[in-house]
Amino acid sequence: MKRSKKGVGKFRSVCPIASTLDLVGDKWSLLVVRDLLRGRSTYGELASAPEKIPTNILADRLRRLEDAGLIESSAYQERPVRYAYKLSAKGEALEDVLRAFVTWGKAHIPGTKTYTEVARSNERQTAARAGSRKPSRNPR
Amino acid sequence: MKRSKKGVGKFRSVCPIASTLDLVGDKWSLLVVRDLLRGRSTYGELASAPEKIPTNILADRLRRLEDAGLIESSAYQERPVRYAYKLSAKGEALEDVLRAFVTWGKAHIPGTKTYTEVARSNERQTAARAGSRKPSRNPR
DNA sequence: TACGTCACTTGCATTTTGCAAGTTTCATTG
DNA sequence: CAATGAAACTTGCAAAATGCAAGTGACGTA
Repeated sequence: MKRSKKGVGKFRSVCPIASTLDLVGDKWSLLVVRDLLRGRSTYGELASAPEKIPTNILADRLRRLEDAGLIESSAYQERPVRYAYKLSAKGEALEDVLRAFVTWGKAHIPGTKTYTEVARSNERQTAARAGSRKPSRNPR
Repeated sequence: MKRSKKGVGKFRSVCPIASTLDLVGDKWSLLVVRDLLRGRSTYGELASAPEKIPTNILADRLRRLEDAGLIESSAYQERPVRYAYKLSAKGEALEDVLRAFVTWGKAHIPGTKTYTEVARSNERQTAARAGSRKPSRNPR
């Protein structure tokens, strides 16, 4: 599996902001990181996010993020081989950046809701419709 | 001056991260914001950043950021009319996001230096070469 | 043997970037 | 007053990135 070495040392400037953007400054990378932070790990799980990332882009981003050392992949089963992706320490550290995005987005873009809020409101909806039968174990 | 109304309400999802990325999730927007935070304000000043943003992209980003309400432009002189750009409160609030980028970049991308660090080292260089004459008032 | 699934890959069409050169509006210089 | 220069963009076009749909390979299951 040829994982190209290209991209080493091609930052636009020494500015940490510009350089970080060179790694994850596109429309999709940080969303992949977001989902990995939320515990998603397989290709299918990542592909099923509400934003509907095109599968070829997802494959490309996983490759780039791995090349950049932000994520690691490992086979979670043989026969057939299936890979699981997880953040490296470096990648996990992006949580602070994501948190800043959440704060700004919630404060300045009306209608945005965090993952947790959406989950909570779905719960209420479901509870209302179902008349709150079944304590609903193992919610996902 | 036709400032298109397109783009209103076309966010990929209700996620604040995804939505924020829809506004500023590209390679250049946040660098423009960075420079405005640093007090740059004219087209020329913005264009002369070390990353060398193409001028058509700069014009486009200024338009988009203004449409999104992140910056405001005003003529700073007539004859000839010249515009100055500044961040709105909404735009200034992105400082927290930028700070998170700086922290992450400095910690994980070797060789990156903040604006202030670069200035300091230039100062030392200059001081060394000049034998430290002139106390250098008004540092920027 | 015939599906179905997961994890990708491939082939384009469309959109976005990027580079270089051109334009407009003045102010200044000779 | 003609020539030059600068600031702030615009335009044209090539190159790269993105997006969509369909295809592929390796299984497991019916």
